[in-house]
Amino acid sequence: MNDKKKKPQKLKARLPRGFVDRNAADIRAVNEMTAKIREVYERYGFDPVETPLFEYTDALGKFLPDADRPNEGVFSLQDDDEQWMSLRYDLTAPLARHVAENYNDIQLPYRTYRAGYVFRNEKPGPGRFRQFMQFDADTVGAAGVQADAEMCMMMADTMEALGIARGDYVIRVNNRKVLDGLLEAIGLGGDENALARLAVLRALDKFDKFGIDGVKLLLGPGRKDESGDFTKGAGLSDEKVGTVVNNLLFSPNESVQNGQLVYSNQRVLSYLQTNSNLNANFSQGYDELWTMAQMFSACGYAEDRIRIDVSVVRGLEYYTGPVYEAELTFDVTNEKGEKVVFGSVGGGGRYDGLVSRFMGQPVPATGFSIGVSRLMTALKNLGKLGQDEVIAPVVVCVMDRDTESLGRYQKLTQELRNSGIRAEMYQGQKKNFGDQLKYADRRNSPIAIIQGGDERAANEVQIKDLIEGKRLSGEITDNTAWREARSAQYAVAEKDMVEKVREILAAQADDRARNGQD
RNA sequence: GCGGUUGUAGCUCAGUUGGUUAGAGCGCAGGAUUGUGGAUCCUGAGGUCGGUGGUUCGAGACCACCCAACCGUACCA
Repeated sequence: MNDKKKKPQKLKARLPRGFVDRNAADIRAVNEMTAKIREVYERYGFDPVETPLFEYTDALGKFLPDADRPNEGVFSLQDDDEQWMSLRYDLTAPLARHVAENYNDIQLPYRTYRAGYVFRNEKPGPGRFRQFMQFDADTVGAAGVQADAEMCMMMADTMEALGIARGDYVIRVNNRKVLDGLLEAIGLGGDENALARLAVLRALDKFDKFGIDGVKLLLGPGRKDESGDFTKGAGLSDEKVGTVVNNLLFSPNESVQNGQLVYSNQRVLSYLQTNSNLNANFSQGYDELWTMAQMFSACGYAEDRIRIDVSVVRGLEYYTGPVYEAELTFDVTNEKGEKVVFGSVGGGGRYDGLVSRFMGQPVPATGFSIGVSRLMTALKNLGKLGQDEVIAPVVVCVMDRDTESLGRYQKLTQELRNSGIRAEMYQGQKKNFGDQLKYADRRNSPIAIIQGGDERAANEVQIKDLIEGKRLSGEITDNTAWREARSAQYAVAEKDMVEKVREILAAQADDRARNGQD
């Protein structure tokens, strides 16, 4: 008993929660996606910029670490000079800092994009991590809503470039001034009601999750969830709850076209117009939405792509004007076979106050962010990723280990590589030839190259089609027969090796294409 | 943060009212087979039973506290 305890304790291999390792397939999928997104942004005339993972904490915004909980929300640490630094939690705040710091060298309007990991120190959940990738585009120094309209159209184009069919996504657009105006109208204007406004916006944001009844409860007295936990509501009177719900969630948004009820931006806008004399905020928000809608329709972006939708809330603090988000509209089945509504995969809006925090002058800006990691999960389930999987390398087996032979195997490998074929010489410790084939098999290698003494004497190589061989193995149960059959194996002259390998790879590719269609 | 559920081998899980040396399947390693992957057979390695303390002659099991994971909820700039 005591002897056991004296064993050295093994270090437990573990990852901090909320973080994940990414395998080859994930990385290739991300690369594929970011390449497609980048292409769209470039075409719109945006240029890349990169900022570091760390910023001084005060540059990031409201989360100044206090002595008690320095890492609330963000990961923070103190530099040698005791200044607080934090890992960035989005790509917008660092951009604002970058623009302010380089204001004299930057030509406004500054149209820029960047991709990168961001970090949030909060509880992870399914599909939510503490490190994830965003891909942003922003226009800094453009005050007009045409800049916002362009962002919406670029988001739509990006969705389609990623292979999401029209109708499987929608860009929804609202304006914070409309929301603020309405809240002002029910007596929630002014600084003293900031907390109440926040509670209302949060409640509205839960529409997707809890439906209309849940939102009503959250606007009013509060809501009890299935675990018995109680969430305090915004405490609005029934009448005010009705006003909010009717104007934002139940406002008319459909009209008849060719005998069918379809979503209509005009219908939304004309309803808003009836209230547009509510207050200055509201009517300005209405005007901006109207202008944007004109641009969408002028450019041919109809309601199947971009919708004016006053139920969009989006972000809670720094947005000042138009807000927009990209939403997937199809059902996704997750690994557990459950249907999941994916919802928002990206969004943004106008943040006129963010850069000017650093400056003595106003600097308007608008931009959006795509949640790459999240979108990748959805695209995987949609079968839009990993279609053309990378083929594993051809494995050149090592039969003899003398220096001269090793040189020959390496040369065969180089010949394949020089012809553009992925190839590797077996580098493992196993001396058994069988183990080398086992390695190639598990590596999903398509072909093994074999040259022992006999082949070398004849200037030949054996080329084994591992895919075909695997298929044939199903028909053989006797091991001796299986070994002697040397199935799917061809002896060719060394000089013809590359050509024969190409031929087999092409045949395998044809096979995959055929099976893929079934 | 709040509420619930669960912690036994790399993975999935058994383990009786508290009773001897904690098991199985899969996976992994070696061998049958040092020139042929699969199948089959043989052998083996691998455990702080989440942690600490307690009750008991005796705890994987019972009690207390702690930790972690999962689900819901809150927060999410």
